[in-house]
Amino acid sequence: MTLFFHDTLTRRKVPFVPLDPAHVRLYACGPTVYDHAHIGNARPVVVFDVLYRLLRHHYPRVTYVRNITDIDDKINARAAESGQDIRELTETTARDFQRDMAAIGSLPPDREPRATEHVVEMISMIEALLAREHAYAADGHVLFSVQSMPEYGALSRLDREQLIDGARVDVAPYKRDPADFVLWKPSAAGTPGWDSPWGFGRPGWHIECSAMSHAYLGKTFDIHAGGIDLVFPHHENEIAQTRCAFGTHAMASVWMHNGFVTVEGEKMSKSLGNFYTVHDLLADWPGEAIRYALLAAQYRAPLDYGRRGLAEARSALDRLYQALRPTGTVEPTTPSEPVLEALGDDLNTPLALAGLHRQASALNRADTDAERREIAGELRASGLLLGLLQSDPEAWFQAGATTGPDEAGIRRLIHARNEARAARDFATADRIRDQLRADGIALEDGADGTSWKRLS
RNA sequence: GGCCCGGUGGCAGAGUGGUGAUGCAGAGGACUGCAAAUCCUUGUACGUCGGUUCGAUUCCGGCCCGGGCCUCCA
Repeated sequence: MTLFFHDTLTRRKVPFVPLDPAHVRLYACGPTVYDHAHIGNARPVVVFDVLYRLLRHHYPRVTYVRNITDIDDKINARAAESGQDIRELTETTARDFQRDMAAIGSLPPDREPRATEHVVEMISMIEALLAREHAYAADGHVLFSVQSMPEYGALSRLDREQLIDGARVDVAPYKRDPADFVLWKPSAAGTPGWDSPWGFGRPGWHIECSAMSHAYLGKTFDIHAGGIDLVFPHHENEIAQTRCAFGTHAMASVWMHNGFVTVEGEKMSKSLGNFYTVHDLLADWPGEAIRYALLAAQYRAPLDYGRRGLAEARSALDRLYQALRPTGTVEPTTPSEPVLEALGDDLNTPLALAGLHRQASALNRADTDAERREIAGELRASGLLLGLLQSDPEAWFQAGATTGPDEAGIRRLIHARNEARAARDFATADRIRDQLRADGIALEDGADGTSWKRLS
C-alpha cells in the first residue's frame, strides 16, 4: 500500500516513494537539552514515533536519527546561572528527556547523535561551503551567503525582502547581507568552544543538523521532520547549507511538520512560560494517557492540551483496555486495515484511534473465546503501531493510587462481600462495596467473579 | 505589512459533492439482588454572505473570527 504524507515544501499530500525501498531514512530535530521537556516538545517525538513505527511496518529497514542539541547559548546561560557544569547539565537533561519519552511510549531512535560529537563534521561542511563560495568569513564569524542560493526561502515561502523587513534582531555589522546567517561564531576564552580554521569558536544553530543528518543518512534522505516553528529559519537554513555544500537538488524528499500544542488557545512555549512538562504530568497521569491525548488530533492541526483532554484520553483507554480484559495479554497479530489506512494517509491518528474503538466494540460483541482472541490480537497489533495498548489490562486498571487498601486487602474484602451476597445479605455486601468505593476502588461483578479497578 | 493554517453537534475530533465517523458527556432500554462494566436505541453539526451545481458542510470568491511564522522556539 502506498503511504501519503503532507510535504511542507510543496504544501501537498504526496505519495511516499523511498529513495531506497530497502532502507528508509528519517531525521527529526531533537531537543536542546537545558530544561525538562514540555508537552510541546513531546508532540513531535510521539507523532514521529508513530511515523517510525508505521515505516517499520511497511519497509524492511528504517534508520531514524534524532539529534540531541548540546551546544547552545541557552545551555551556556542556564549553566552559568545555576553554577552547574555544562556537561553535567546536558547529560542530566538528555537522560531525563530519554526517560520521559520512554514513559510516554516512544521508541528510542536508531541514532541519537550529539552536536558536541560532530563538531569536526560541522567544520568540514563549513569549509565546503566556503570553497564553493556559499559562505564567507568576517570578523571571526563565518556566514552563509543567502544571495548565493537563488532558491533560498522555498520551504518557508519567504523572500529576502520580507526577511529583512520582518527581522526582529539588529543586523550585525559583519554581515554582507542582512539575511545571511551564522555558520560559526567566536567564543570568548573560558566559554565553550572548539579550535577551528577561523579561531576558537562554536557552531551556529543550524549547521549541526546538516552535519549529523549527512553523517548518518547521507546527502539526501527520505523524510525530515520537526515542529512547524522550525520551518523558518532552522530548516530553511539546513536546506541551504546541505544543498549548497553538496551541490544537490534536495536535502530530503519530504518535509513533515507538526502543529504546536496550545494552552487555552495560545502557543505553549518556554518563553511564554505556559507549559506543562512531561515530568510533571507523569506524576498525575499514566504515560499512555499523555500519549493518547497527543495523538487525539491530527499532527498538523494545533492541539489544545490540558486536563480535559487527558481525562478523555484516560476514559478512552479505559474503554479499550476493558475490551481487552477478558483475553488478558494476547500477542499482537496483524493491525486492522482501517488503522493502517488511516495512518498511511498522512498519519491520521484520530481516525486510527476511531478504528481501535471499532475493534473494541467488535471485541465486546464477540460470542466465542476464539473470536475474542482473534480480535484482541488485531487490536493489540493496531495499538502497537500507535504505541498504545501494550500493557496487561489488569495492570492498567489497578495501577495508580498508592493510598488505600493493598491488593491482598481488596481480595479479602471482595471475598467477604461475595459470601454476604451468597447469603443474600445485601446490606453487608453493599456496605463493603461502598467502603471500597470510598477508598477509590470500584468493583464489577462479572460472570467469572468480581474484578476491581482503581479510580483516579 | 508579507507568508501560512484553521472555524464541524454540549465537549474533543475525523470526513465527505447526494445513506450525518469515533470517543466523552446526556436520554431510554436490556443485563444485574442493586450497581458497575457491556450491549441495543437515541443527537435534524458543519463561521458568514454570495457563486458553480439537479444537489455543498464538502468546490470557487468576498467578508468576519481565531491562531502561527517573518532569524529564542517542538
